[in-house]
Amino acid sequence: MGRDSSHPQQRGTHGGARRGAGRPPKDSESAAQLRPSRTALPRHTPQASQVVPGPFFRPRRPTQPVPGDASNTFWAAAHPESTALDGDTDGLGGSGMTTNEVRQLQDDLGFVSENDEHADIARGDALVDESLMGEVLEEEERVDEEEDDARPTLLPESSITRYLRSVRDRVQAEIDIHGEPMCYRRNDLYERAPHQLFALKACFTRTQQDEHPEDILYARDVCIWLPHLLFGAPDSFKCFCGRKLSRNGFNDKPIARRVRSMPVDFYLMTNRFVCDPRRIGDSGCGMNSQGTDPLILGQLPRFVQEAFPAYIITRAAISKTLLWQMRNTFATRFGPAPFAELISEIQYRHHAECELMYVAAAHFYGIVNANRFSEFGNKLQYNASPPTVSYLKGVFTDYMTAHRVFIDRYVASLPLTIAKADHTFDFLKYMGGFKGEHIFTAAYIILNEWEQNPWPCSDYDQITGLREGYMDTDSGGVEGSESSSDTDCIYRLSAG
DNA sequence: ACGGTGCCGGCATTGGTCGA
DNA sequence: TCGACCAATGCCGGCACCGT
Repeated sequence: MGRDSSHPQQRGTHGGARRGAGRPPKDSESAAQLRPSRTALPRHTPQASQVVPGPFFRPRRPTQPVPGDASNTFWAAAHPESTALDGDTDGLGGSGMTTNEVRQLQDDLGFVSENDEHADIARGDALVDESLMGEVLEEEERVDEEEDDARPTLLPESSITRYLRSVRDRVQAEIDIHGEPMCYRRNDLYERAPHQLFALKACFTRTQQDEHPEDILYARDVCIWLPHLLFGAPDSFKCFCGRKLSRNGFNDKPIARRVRSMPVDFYLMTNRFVCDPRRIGDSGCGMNSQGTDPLILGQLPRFVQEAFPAYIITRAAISKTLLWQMRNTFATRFGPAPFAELISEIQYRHHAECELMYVAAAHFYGIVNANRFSEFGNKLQYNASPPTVSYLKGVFTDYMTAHRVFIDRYVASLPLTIAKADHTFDFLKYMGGFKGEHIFTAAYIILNEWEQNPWPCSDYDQITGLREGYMDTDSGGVEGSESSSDTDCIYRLSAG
């Protein structure tokens, strides 16, 4: 992967290259134990023989009934005891659920929708209170350290910063004149960067003096997310404290937030809100928030929320489409590492094509002494930065944590007639690990006859439990077969 | 050889505050 | 009401070393 060659890091002065950085040598471990270390703490404390279920798809409340034909679902198959609950077993509408169960389910769903203030936020669906991104980099307090290092010289302003400022100024001017950005009038959320083709023409045929003529080549799409100007926005957004929020201008540093995407990243520009404590008569609590905050997004209509183009995690943002691809690929052998490679390859490929077009255009327009096209990682110009493996793992883990309750419910409601316990060899080898925790701890996956959602099991005991669960039902018996292939065993729940 | 882990500087991002 | 400044926070990524 290419490094930013425009700002070469001096060897021995940065990060792990510094003296004392990195994992301590083995023979110095005894000395390292003198100070508290994360490695000294147990990551988790399961007994060695204890079965640790997969963290993501485990039902939160094993006693909670699920919708659908309760005798014919994954959840019922895995929890046969639940089918023998006391009370009215006639079921409602043939669902197999008792009246009490239906009432409890309705109460639970109602509680979620009424009490979870963020339950309706489309792109997050739930907040991750404690991001794993933060946990993984959480550092213990360290002793005072000398601060003799000279401050590095400040970088000159980058192309994208100048471009974003021009976009912000233009948007502000458009709002002053028209009441909304012109991109909204064009039925678009984005201030689109010029296509490379037209950017090259503008770059090589310019007639007026421009201090930074190449900036246009390195522009990126900017999503203009101004909640108060979107459809269905309330007259005033409400703060957590219940008082109204005042608009508090645009961000300046940075002007817009970078969102990882393919083949190039884009930027998300929004404005800020404040619960103004200086407001006369109705002074607020002073809380600041971005226009992309769940607090703000949650007060927009659902269809507007759905239009939000990114998933924002603490100090990280990734485009919706990229995360969808992660969900699709991470569920199989295609883990975070190859996915990071994929993104990197595509971004490099895109950069190479841009460079090729640049050189060819310079030749076409007869520019002999054209500047070199920016290198891939040049922070002042092209400024590409493919997400790393750990970044993708962190984002994905946070996303799954936020959505676990919804995935649990979906999986629990799936019908099941044939259960296939799928054990893929080398499975764990391809699963992403994160600080020693595998994203999927499952070695086995249970699928229904339509290969629908995997139901991870941490060991063979759960497969056996499923089999016994079938045995216990009055559905007519179980046919079992086992093989040494990838699909270890298939159980058919006969129709009776 | 490959992947996991820990260290730590740079800087992206946040949010408090104040002035126009 | 809005824009802008600025300090604080802590995430991101490169590197060295260890384990398998």
